[in-house]
Amino acid sequence: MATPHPSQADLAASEPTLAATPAFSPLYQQIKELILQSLEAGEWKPGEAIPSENELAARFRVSQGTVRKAIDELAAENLVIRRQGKGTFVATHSEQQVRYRFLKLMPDSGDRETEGPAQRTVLECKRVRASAEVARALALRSGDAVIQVRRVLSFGGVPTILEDLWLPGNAFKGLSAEQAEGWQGPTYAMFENEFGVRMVRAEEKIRAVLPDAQQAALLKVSQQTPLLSVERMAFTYNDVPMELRRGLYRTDTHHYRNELS
Amino acid sequence: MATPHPSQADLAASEPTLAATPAFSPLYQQIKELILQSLEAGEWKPGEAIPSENELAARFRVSQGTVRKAIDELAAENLVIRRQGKGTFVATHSEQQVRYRFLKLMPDSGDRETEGPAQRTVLECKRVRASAEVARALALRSGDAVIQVRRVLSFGGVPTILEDLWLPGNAFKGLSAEQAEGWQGPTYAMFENEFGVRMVRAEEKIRAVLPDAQQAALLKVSQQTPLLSVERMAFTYNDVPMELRRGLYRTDTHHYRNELS
DNA sequence: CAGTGGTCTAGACCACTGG
DNA sequence: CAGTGGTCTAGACCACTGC
Repeated sequence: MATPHPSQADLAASEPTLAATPAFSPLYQQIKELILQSLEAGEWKPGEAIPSENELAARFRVSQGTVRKAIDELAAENLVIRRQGKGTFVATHSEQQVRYRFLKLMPDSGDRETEGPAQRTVLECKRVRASAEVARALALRSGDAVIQVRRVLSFGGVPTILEDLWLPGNAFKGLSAEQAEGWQGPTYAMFENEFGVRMVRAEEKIRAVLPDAQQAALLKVSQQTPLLSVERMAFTYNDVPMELRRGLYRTDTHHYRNELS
Repeated sequence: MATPHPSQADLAASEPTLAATPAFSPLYQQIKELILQSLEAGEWKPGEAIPSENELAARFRVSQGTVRKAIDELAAENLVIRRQGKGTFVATHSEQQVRYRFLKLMPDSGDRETEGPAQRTVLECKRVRASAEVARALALRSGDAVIQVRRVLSFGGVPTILEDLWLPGNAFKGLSAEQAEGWQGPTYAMFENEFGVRMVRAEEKIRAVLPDAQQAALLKVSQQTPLLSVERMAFTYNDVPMELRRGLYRTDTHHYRNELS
């Protein structure tokens, strides 16, 4: 670049601009947005390396430091992972370190290592029409196709979590009970590998409830046993909702762990 | 500084070093640590501005960019707040924007603005001897003095939260029921102003439980109403535990909200 | 207007990884 | 050893605040 301080107009001009750019946006934010678009478009798959900082700097005609700041933010949002000496990689739910990133239920005894992996039992996996409620949550229309999965997760043979998942039928066409049950590792890793859907962020609403007769039976507890009701909305890139999940957690041997800062 | 690339030895040497510095620590981390020490020592009070980046750079004999990176991390941890054009300020629980940062219970209807502030009723505020359990949590010895507070928080006249607080008697000498009840704004803001104790981080363990007779009466619910049990450990600087809190939350009109990323 | 934090660059060197 | 991310500097300019 000839000018010592490349105006952001350079980049802004190369992007479609709507209504005379009302808000100031620093260069590195624009770079971040461009990288984000490549991420969404699947230019690099989960687990793969993205181009080096120098390559991206050359591609976008900015300094390496600016690319660096853009990637810093993506790393802070868990969209990519930096590895010194190796490169920057698209984050994935498959990795050992971040497995069960979204599962906050922990054994009282301590860590998950000693507990071992959960046993999954899929009770149902069917294609249904979205209720008004589910449709609203998933940004669909009432009656649109939705995949509903009901399953139980057990730890050491003890049924601990009962959950229902609702997934947009469009994106998850062909999801089968065998697939849902047989997959090794996190369900979200299966979503990445089998359907190209990467969950990036989620929100949970938690309540204390009593189970109905069926729920109690499935979790092998009495109907007087209070349970955590965890309603989760999970989003892909751009805050597009891709999963509604309603879980019932037993908290007699486990607890929901949260860090506040 | 004469050398173009001031070795970190310069700074490290000025600090007491134990056992031949085994781990590499970048300069900005050392600067961060120094600022942190000033924060702990109360060199700047909550709400006050800390010295400008240029001043700190001059003080520590490093470039402004290095100070910047140190402050960036402190800001990411909510220990300071940056305000463009004004300065960098020691974070406080008094600020409107971050009030109730640690309270994740939200009204189902939406935001807290429409709901208005909580009404506090302090039922008890007494000096007791720490049980083994409380002592362990607060890093005290069994039998050490502890302040115990029991209170009810109501929203719109509806009792919603019943909680017990345990505080080290040493740091909270003289805490009275009037003080606990009468203070305007977050309790943690009162801790800052009256006792110079600033809570920086917390961990919560959440379960679903049924209340005993007394708890049910205080929250005006039946004993068959499931409640959220929220056990919180709050820490000051350096991960020193300063509060154990056990709360029971009604979740018929509220829910515990959590963001996962 | 001066002073603050925020952005951007260019270049040097360090720490880590793998061939 | 070359290539990656990580640190550090020095200097320029921008955006925002308040006097």
